Amino acid sequence: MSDAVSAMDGTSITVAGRLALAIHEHRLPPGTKLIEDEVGEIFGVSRTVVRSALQQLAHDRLVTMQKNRGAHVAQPTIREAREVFEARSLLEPRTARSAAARSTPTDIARLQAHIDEEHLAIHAGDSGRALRLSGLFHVEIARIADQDTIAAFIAQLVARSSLIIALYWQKRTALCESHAHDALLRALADGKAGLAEDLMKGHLLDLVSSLDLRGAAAAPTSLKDALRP
Amino acid sequence: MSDAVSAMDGTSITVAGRLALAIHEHRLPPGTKLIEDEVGEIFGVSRTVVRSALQQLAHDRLVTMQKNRGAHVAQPTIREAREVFEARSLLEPRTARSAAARSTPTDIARLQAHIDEEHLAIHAGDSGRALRLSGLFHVEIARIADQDTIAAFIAQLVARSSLIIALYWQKRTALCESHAHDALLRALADGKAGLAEDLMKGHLLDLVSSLDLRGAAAAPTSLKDALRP
DNA sequence: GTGCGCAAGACTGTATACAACTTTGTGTTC
DNA sequence: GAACACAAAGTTGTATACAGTCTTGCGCAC
Repeated sequence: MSDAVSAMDGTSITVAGRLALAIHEHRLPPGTKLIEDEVGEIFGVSRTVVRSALQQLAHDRLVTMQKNRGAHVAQPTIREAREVFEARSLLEPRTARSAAARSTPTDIARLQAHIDEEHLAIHAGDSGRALRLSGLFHVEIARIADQDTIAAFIAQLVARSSLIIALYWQKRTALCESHAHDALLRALADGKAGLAEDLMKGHLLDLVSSLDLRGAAAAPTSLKDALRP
Repeated sequence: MSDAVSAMDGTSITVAGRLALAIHEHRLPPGTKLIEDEVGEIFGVSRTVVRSALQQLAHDRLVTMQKNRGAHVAQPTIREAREVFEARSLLEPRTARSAAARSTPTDIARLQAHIDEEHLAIHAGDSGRALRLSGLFHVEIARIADQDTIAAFIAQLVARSSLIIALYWQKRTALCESHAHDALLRALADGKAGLAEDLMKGHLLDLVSSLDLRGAAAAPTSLKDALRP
């Protein structure tokens, strides 16, 4: 346990981290207005710090800021959703391949522990935590590939994916996709680079196809489009 | 001409843009200390705005900020340099492929105009501007591919590449690589997706091999490593 | 009753003020 | 003369204050 975020002083990184965590775990739904005074009071810091945190999140596209109109938890459009997964499909499969070629027993053990935690969270019914761990798994793979720059991109894309899932997930595919993670771990452990790449590619395709990205959807249509028919 | 950045009021986006431009054009060398009061006075804004701008740039890795020790123009390490070009090699070739498949005559005309400007800047001896335009070319291709998310990543990577070039470029390859851009444009215009992908891959490889990324280099070694032998 | 205009409230954008930290220069002691 | 301690200058971290903008609710005219 113990997120790197939890035990620090009131700096903006921490506030940003706490907010990001809440967004990632679907405790702050897309569209929620984030009032600076309010957030500041919750965390016991001034608006200065909150503002800095919100700007960081806006830079990661987890929050949108409009001049004089405040900050809201982002509502990725369908187009943006497609773009996010397009970017992931360019970055992650080949990164998984590199990871398979470089992974050490220590890496594999840590990944295994990570997967165990995922299962635990799922069985405990903590779907928010499960979702977040499931995303972190992808970042971990980039770390194993020893590519911090790519890992940072993937971390951002994973966070945005969490918002996309909140908006466009269709429940029918309730079976959590942790099987895919198990298979990936095995491919990494065995050093099967090509297989790891293919598995990751397939995993991402599965993810996209579990979303409803046909235009008619219900969620982010900002009031103007929502009230037509 | 007329950068989108130039004519605006004193918001932090503008300050960040102006600073980024200066970094991109090698007018602010890596390692330069950016004192908040000083920058604020130059742009006629308060430290609040400057701070916000610096944080944005830090998020893009153009600037490093250490607690209580201020902001400096970043000095990418050799490792980071490799990572940046690794990320580019994952994103750009396949994005060039998409662009070739989608490009319209309007796109091609705009790209051609862009390249003409590049040549102009080179012949005018304005190497800073030439460098920046040359980077923007890569972003434009992602825009033609209609992938704003990927374009944003590439924009960041291109900006960081500018710092990397400032640190590790070996002058001997003085011939500016605008031939590569010409060839790419032709591939896009002809809709030759596979060729565009290959050309981009080769172009990036050429770029990397024009750098001196052997560990012994002179530049970013922060004093501690610099004073060993 | 409907529509317009205006005023109050709420929130954001920016500047300024103060506290805390880091660095640098000076003086004292051994 | 060298090393340490301390003081002063400079810079950042955070809070607060004020100005500007958007929203909303009320009242007045038609």
